[in-house]
Amino acid sequence: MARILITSALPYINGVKHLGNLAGSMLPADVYARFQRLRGHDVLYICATDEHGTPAELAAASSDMDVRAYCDEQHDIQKRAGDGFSLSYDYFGRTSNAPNIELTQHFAAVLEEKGLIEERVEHQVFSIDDDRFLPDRYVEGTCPHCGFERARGDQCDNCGRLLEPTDLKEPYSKISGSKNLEVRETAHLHLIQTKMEGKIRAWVDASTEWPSLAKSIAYKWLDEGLRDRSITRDLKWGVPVAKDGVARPGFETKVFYVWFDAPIGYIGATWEWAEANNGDWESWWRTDKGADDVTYVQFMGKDNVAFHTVSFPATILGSEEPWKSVDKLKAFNWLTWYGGKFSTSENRGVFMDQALDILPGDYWRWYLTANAPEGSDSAFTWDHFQSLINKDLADVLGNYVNRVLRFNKSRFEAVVPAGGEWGEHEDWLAGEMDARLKSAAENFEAMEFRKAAGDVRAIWALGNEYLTRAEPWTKFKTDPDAAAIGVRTALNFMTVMAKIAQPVIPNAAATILDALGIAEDERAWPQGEAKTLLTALPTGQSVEPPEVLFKKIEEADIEAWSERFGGAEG
RNA sequence: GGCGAGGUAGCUCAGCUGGUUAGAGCGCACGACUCAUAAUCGUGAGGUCGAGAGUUCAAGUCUCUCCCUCGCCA
Repeated sequence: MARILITSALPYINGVKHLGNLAGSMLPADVYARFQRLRGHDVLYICATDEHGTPAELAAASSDMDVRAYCDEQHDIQKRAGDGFSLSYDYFGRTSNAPNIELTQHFAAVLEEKGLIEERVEHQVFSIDDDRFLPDRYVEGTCPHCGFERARGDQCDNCGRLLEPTDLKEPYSKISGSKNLEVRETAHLHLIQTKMEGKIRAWVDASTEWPSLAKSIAYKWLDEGLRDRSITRDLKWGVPVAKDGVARPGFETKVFYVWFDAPIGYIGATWEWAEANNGDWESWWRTDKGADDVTYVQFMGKDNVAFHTVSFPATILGSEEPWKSVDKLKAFNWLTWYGGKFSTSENRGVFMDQALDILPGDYWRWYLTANAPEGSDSAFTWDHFQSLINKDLADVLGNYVNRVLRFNKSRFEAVVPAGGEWGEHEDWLAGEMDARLKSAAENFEAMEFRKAAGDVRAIWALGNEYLTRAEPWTKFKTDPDAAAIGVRTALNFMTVMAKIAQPVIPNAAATILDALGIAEDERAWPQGEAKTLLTALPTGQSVEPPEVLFKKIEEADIEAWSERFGGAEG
């Protein structure tokens, strides 16, 4: 039994995430976590909301709420959305909670001891009327490049260029609108990443289990040269720049920048998990305390790769403490909305809460896994969604379950029938099943989710093929025993179909396994002799058809949803 | 403008270190079956693998040039 630590990129606290975010980190991490649990491994799946930074403060302000209260509310909303999609986090923590604050301050102290953090004086915009500095998005003004009048302090939304707050012309405070601003000098802590370059490159070189997307991004950053970066901001909301509860002199009104504390949140959330479950977080994160046998797997969108392959490692490796660093890293491209971006303001795309409003989580889980943006960006379209759901879930899987159980109910009184002999059709099924099961397991293991879903679907299809060969409905007329072996094998195979479906569509799979009377502790990934697997159900066991597993998506649904969320015309 | 990822059947995509008639699912056509959510099973038609040139006995698969799409950054 292996120990596998899994983290998903942390969703930012600012609002419910859209399907692209789900598809690119939380969902595949969950599918992988579920698969590895079914294989009998000791899995710890950790996620958290990333709560610091100016977007959270500004969103809170515009909702007229205290930041903490805003984050409390948003955290609950995201937790519920995750529950709706059956995301099986062992813990869904918060970067604003105590463990992460302590860890962030710890890392800062250690890095400073190692000479990797320095105080440097910067020029920042200060608002006299607001009596505070205006970092990042707290100041807006005219873009010096394109003349856009409402460029933000960190970036111009019009031309896309990155800016420094002091670059803006005609700057004004986002808080009060005051133009009574001046540039003042203030000290900030800087992480000296330039000193870490060689160490990080060596670590990347040694990381053999990263896909090419991750490696190429990491090397791109290293080749361009790392920059020393400011890791503090003039804000109230964030991890205080303090040590042992005492603020660093001159930093009383400053906090660590979200960029620095967010990835530490993986560790912080594990600590939260430990506190809530009487667990030992250090055995997952400290190689001197038991984590040396842990395999750490990270899931993220491609925009996050640099932070996970360079920035966060700078913190981890720079500390020279025995922290666990990532072993396998799975990066996703974008799920697009008809080839373009998801956009709240332009009514393009479905957000997690809206998706659940329309259909249960399993429908989305299947689509987003079978159509995962792995090799390249992949486009969501309603037609494609309808096609996958109706064909794969309703017709191939759902109809199989229904046809077998209903036939069994009408001919064999809804119990697993006895009688009949194992024969050539059953041999055929066993052989096909073996080959496909092996392939499916390999693809899940390799985190090739599209291929894994293809294997799962192919195994479902095997059931229907088998029935065509065994044709119990014909045999029943002349030889009920010959029909019985067909139905019995079909029922046994249904247990396999459902077990392998568990990582992707856990709820529907549970419904099937419940109907078949499979105990909770007998639902592991199918392993062993095919014939044994196909003869496991005790004859006489009651098996009742469940409610329709998957409702088909009608044309009228597609029209209504296209209208509501945008579609081809967008 | 630089960098990155791509351009493979109508659609969505597979095709590792170059090697027999380029694959899958959907869609389409035809056939079979009737237990089932008008579901299922089988067969088939469809591609000069973005364009051009080169390397090689042999190239979606390597090299160069060009065109187009998406993203990141100037």
